Amino acid sequence: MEEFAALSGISRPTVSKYFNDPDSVRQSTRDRIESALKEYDYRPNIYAINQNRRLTKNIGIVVPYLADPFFAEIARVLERRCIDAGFTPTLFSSHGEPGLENAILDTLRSLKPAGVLLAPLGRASNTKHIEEFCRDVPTILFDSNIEGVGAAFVGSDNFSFVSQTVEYLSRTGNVPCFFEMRDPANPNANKRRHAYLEMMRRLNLEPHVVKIDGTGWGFEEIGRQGGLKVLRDNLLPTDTVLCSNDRLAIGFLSACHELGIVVGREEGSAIRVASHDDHPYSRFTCPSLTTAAHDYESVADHAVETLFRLIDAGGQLEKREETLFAARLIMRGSA
Amino acid sequence: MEEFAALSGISRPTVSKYFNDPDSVRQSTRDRIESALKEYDYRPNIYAINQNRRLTKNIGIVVPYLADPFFAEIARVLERRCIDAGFTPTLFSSHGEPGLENAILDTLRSLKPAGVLLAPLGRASNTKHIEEFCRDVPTILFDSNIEGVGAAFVGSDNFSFVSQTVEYLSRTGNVPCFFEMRDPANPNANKRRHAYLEMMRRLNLEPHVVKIDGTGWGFEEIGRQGGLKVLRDNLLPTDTVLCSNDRLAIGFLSACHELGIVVGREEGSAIRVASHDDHPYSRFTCPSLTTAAHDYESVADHAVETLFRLIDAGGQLEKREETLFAARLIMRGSA
DNA sequence: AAAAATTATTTACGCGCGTTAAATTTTTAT
DNA sequence: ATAAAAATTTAACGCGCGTAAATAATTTTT
Repeated sequence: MEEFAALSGISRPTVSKYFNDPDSVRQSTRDRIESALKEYDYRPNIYAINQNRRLTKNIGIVVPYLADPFFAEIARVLERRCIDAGFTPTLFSSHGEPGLENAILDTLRSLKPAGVLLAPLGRASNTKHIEEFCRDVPTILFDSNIEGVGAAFVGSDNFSFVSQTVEYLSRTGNVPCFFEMRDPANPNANKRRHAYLEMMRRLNLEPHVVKIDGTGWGFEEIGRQGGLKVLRDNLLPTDTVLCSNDRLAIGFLSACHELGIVVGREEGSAIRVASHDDHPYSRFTCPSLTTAAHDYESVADHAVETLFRLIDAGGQLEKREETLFAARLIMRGSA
Repeated sequence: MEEFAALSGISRPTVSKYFNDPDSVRQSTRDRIESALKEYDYRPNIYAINQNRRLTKNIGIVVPYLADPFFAEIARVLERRCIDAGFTPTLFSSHGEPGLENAILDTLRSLKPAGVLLAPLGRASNTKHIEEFCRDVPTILFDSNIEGVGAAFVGSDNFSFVSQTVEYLSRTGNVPCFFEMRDPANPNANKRRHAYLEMMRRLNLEPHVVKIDGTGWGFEEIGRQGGLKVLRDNLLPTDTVLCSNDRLAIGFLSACHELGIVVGREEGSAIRVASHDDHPYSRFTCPSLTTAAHDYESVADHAVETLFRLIDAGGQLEKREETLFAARLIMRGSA
């Protein structure tokens, strides 16, 4: 910057001021800097800037597992919003590992971000570590809540998801059983099971939870193996299956197809399958998947908007906010 | 660090040395530092470290579109390898936009990475910008090659993909037509079409290329719409469809299902569908997708290994290397 | 044209660390 | 015990920039 300032005939502090806010210098000096910029194409080192500014333009985005298209998609939207607002987002994936999640938060401290959008691993998370982090860095949690941690939580209302699918399935046909992993890696699974049980109670129906084995984040394969097992062994209590999430459902549908079991709500179908998330691929399954959709846009918009508000307010909101968006039932071929 | 050094009773340069390499200090001082570390939990600022070290431990990973599970998966493996080798990877997605790709490379310069793993957008890329970047930063290209740019290229051999699927399809049934986007966003599409044409020439078969409309990275939807159109209008020259990539095929399969067209190689099937990539979801389609698989592991391993070699060699290889890994044909239900 | 207000420059320090050279201490070898 | 080797400390500089205070130059106001 020293060199560049000399070349453009302007002092370094003024150049520094220009890069901080081009409108903060006189038009004539701005022109001189910008013409020099064209000639020598200098650009300041963003990480050196961050080391010194009290308020950086960095934003950290952390998701539990980026190879899951659901998180990839929401991360994509969040990144876009941040870029459009003039921030520099940095994306991290915990890869399903609590140790990595901790390491990422430590790295984020070094980044001195203006704020962080964090989707925790959930039960696997080191809650204390996250709590400490949130005390020091303005953080919005999304997707998965940790009670009392972070300045705000933005997510989807699991009860809204499950209540709509349960209501729809039981109204238009047989009573659904709930299909899930015995020991789920993703954060919202427990809430969805509870919502299912509660909803069945309200409707005065007998609940059936089908738990399948498997660990890790390969939900499709787990759903497929679990599906093959329960279908072969005839373990399904009803002919209507409500999967905890779309990725399990994708695997379950492939199991049905492999066994020649026709899925759908039409005449001649043997089984109905529905699920939750509106995964990017759920409309391309065969048959396409009836599901309850996240309000992706609203969650992303509100998370980012809340973060910006938090940053403007100096890192503290009046009180912790929790915003839940309702799901939207999407009726497709599978149920 | 000053404070922490005082607290641990060790001088700051020695503490600095310790964090650079714990084995470079005497065992007794190491013990003192580590016990102080437990008490005061200090950790150095990685971005400040990078500003000063001539060789940082940072690695940049850039992919064209992270919401594509193919790239999400390969990025996941690359990140893991880097972390395991003691590096700090930072992941970027160009989101399909050349402007963003350029901006990411500019940001990466600030990061002073030891090396970069870059999967360019392909034809949409600003080749000159990438070329300049590669002159300054040790870079390995992967997935999509740019002739002569970067220290090395590691990817899959498109001809190997297409030759195996074409050979298999024409040997076991009817001659395949090639199904692709008229104006594809992803980098390897052209090479695959050329490979198809070349392979058909060698086998002395008449080639048929079916081009469908659509822009952007929503390949499944494009494949579905294109599939609906060609199937309804009876535009398919043969009953065997070879899709340029799995995401198009996923959409095409959903179109077949919607129109009640049975896909498969068995008696009673109306059409066979095959594709390329072995997309993470290709085994969960209905029927599961016959495809040619990337050697993900080898590509990732070799890319990372080449990068480490490049870094060790001081940023220059003797000459530019190009490594192509062969595909593996995976026969499943769809063809 | 003079006074007031605005904008730039100069100078100097700070961020959180790496790195070097010379001086000193500690350890190892003889 | 003594010399040699190894590790540590001290002191000082550098990275690429932000920031603050005092001063100087420019522009605007009257």
